[in-house]
This record gives sequence, structure tokens and C-alpha cells, in this order.
Amino acid sequence: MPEGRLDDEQLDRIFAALSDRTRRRILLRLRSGPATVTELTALAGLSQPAVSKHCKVLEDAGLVRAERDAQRIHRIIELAPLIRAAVFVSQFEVQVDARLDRLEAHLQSGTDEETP
Amino acid sequence: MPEGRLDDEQLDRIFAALSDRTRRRILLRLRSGPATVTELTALAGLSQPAVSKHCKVLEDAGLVRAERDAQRIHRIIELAPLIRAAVFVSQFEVQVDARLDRLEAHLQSGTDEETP
DNA sequence: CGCGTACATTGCCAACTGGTTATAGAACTG
DNA sequence: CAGTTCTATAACCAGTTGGCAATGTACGCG
Repeated sequence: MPEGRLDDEQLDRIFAALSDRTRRRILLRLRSGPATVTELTALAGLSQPAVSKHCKVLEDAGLVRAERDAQRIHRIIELAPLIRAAVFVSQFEVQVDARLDRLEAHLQSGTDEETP
Repeated sequence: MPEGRLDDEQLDRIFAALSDRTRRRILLRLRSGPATVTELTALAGLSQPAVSKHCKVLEDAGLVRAERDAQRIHRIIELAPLIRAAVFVSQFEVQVDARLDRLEAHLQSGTDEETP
């Protein structure tokens, strides 16, 4: 069993895909339903091949899938990788909670010492 | 006011920083407290300059800060960018919820039609 | 001061990215 | 079949990335 290597490769691609604003805009657009490359091209203000490339990156990360309808090819958002990303980030939530707890403790102790 | 451009640049750097497994490992290590580059080098199995570079990327993304203690420089995890990342991803939670709602509806309608 | 330790910086390299234009293919339309 | 539309692919280019070895710098200690 190849252990966590695949996990890492997936997260590599997911976060790399999310690290570009054009691709993030595409994903946000796809929240409200499927879209064609032509539509996304208008939205992105880039050349059509550039947008096709971005879609390929998103597909390779599993964030998007393609569905053919005659000449049109619709891109559809895929949520699983986003959940994987959220799960990774949530590994740090304990820290967030701890920080909030400490804040709360400060407030309840009456002393208003700010973290300098 | 430059609007959402800064937001985008920050998210660019945050997600780019998260897109490397070595940097993710470093962050996970830093959950349990500050660490020096020497410690992180042992953990990463890379050269010391490589780890220094990774730390710089993490710092530029705001995910880590440096605190000097004599010769040692401790890296400390910074949660704000992780929260920003989580906020971005959570923009898609509506979809997740909607999917769960649909699943629930399927289950309650008695018909066990799976999404084909 | 001189030495060792901890870390950053530099220079170099191959590989990858993000963009372009030009071209090719697939599917409807007349 | 010829033309149009939608999309993918190819070829190319500049800039970035991630790794290394070598060197430089800052600090503590004898």
C-alpha cells in the first residue's frame, strides 16, 4: 500500500491549482452551474487556449470535470478536492481554538493584556 | 482603494506555499511548537539552504514568522493565512450542503435512486 | 581574537508555469 | 459538401521553482 504519497500528490495538485486567481475565479463561477470554455474565456479576459490550459490544470487536480453536449463541453465543479483541502487546513483548527481559548481567558481574567 | 487585488495576491502566495509537501510537513511540525531551521532540515531530509528557502516562501505567505533567540532563529506558525484559505474554501460549502440536502431528500423520499 | 555553530545568500541548473499565436479537430448548419 | 463554431493541441518564450554546493554573516564561547 503506497501510504500517504498519493495523498501528497493530490494535495500538491489541489493547492497548486488553487494558487492561481484565474483558476479561483473559474471555480467561483462554476459554483453557479456548468460553463463552457467560451464563457470562461470572456470571464477571464485571456485567450481561449490559456483558459483551456487552466481547465486542464483544474481537471488534473480533480476540481473540475468535463461533460460533452454536442459541440459544447461543459465544465462542472467537483467538490471532493475542495473537501480534501479543507480537511488539511482543519488540521490546524486546534491551534485556532486554543488561541480563541487563550483570548477568552484573557478577557475573563479582567486583565486586558494584548498579545504584543 | 485597490479592492480585491491584494486579497488575490495573498491567496496566490498562501495556496502556492501550501502546494509543496515539504512546506506542508514543516507547517504540520510547527503545530507542536516553534522549530529552528536545523530541526526542520533533519525532518525534511533536504539541504539546509533548501529548507531556508522553504521557510522564506512560508514567511512571504505570512504562514510563518521568525523570532531570534541568540544564534537560534525559531519559526513560529501563523494562523491567519490558514484561516484565509479556509474562508476561501468555505465559499463552496453551500454546494456541499446542497449536495447533502439532495442526498437527504433522496433518502427520505423512500426511493433509493443513486446518482448515476 | 579566533573558532564553531546556525542560518542566510549566491550562483547555478533542470523543470515547470502562464501566457501568446497558429493550427488542427469535432460537431452543427446550410 | 462547405462553412462556422467550439475547443484542444502544438510550438514557442519569459519568468518562476526547487534542488544543490559554495560562500558569507551573525552570534556565543574559549
